Amino acid sequence: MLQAKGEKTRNEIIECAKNLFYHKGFEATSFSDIVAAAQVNRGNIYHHFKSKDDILRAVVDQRLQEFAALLTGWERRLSDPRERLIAFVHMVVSRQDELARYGCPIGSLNTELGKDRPLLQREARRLFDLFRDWLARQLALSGTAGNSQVLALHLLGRAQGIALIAHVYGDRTFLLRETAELEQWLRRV
Amino acid sequence: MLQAKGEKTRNEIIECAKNLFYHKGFEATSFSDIVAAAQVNRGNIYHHFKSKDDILRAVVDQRLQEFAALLTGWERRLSDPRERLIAFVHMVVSRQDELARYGCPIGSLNTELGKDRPLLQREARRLFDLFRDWLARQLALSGTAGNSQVLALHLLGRAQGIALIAHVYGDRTFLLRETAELEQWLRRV
DNA sequence: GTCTATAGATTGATAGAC
DNA sequence: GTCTATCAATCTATAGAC
Repeated sequence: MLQAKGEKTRNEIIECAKNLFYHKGFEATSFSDIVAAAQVNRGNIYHHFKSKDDILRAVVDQRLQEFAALLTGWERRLSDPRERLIAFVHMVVSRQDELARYGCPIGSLNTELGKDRPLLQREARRLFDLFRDWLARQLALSGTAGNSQVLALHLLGRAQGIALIAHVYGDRTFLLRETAELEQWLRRV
Repeated sequence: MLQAKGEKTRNEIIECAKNLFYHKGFEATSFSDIVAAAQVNRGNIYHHFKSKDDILRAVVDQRLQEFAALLTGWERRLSDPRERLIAFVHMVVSRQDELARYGCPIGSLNTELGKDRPLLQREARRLFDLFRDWLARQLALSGTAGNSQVLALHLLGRAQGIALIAHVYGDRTFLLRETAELEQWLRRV
């Protein structure tokens, strides 16, 4: 509970920025948006972060922690690595509403930053690395035939394609059909 | 050749804006960027377009024309609808460099606009409609087993997932491997 | 650590002479 | 249709009192 008050403000900023970056995009989100949502004073934000880029780095770290906790939870609850892989696909289903509305928070962020913010994208890419490495590990444990790194990237790409189309067309039916197919593929592979 | 001079300036603006929106994103591109690239005077741009949104609509129309011409060319050169579908996959291969650098121009644009510019995204989505409907038609002509609209969306999603991962990791090897796999799938389906 | 006030640059957009 | 000049608003970021 060290720096309890300061941490609280800082976490408020991170949480609000995380949602704004996701719902509006990084460029489209202004400091005014963030301070309004987090209800902190305008200049005060620079006590906690030295720039907008710095806020994004904190948001990425926050998401990394959240997703790492999610993966750890699946490993603890599910002993069969193949069931863990299917849990990954079920995550897409359980988040269908936000995916159809705003796209994938990881994919859309990397798509935006990948265009002309290479240093920030390097940070955001760690979110993909997290899933890629975890999926590859579960695939290896499942005793799948092919190269597990290759299969992991294939799986990530399939999930991203599903989220993107579901977002473009606001189509949850498509998402449900494609994830069901992907689950069948995972049981066969 | 009516309005030859004015058309030239207008087309210059559209062409430069098209590349900037693709390479930097719509929000990240400013009027200064566009007038600098197109070498037109600052205020002059408003003689041709009434707003930045208006420029984007013109860019989308331009891309629609380009892609429609591409599809028509494939139909003319290839009589077998299955070969036309494979030409679609080969387009991804032939554009691997720009896809790895900037992502898919259609997918990344829709991803950005889909977040909080619903009216503009409706315009940009027509680019997806163009490919979806054309792919569905070719799939129907190929006598594929399943619903051709469903298969067309599946194919679009696969292509988008491939482009996205290739962009995030700047990985052309991944793109080549996945498109080869997609081509095999098209020959079987 | 919180707040007010504001700097300095850039944004999208306009007016009006030529 | 082209050009200069500039608007008002907004942007990220800073200074300094409390």
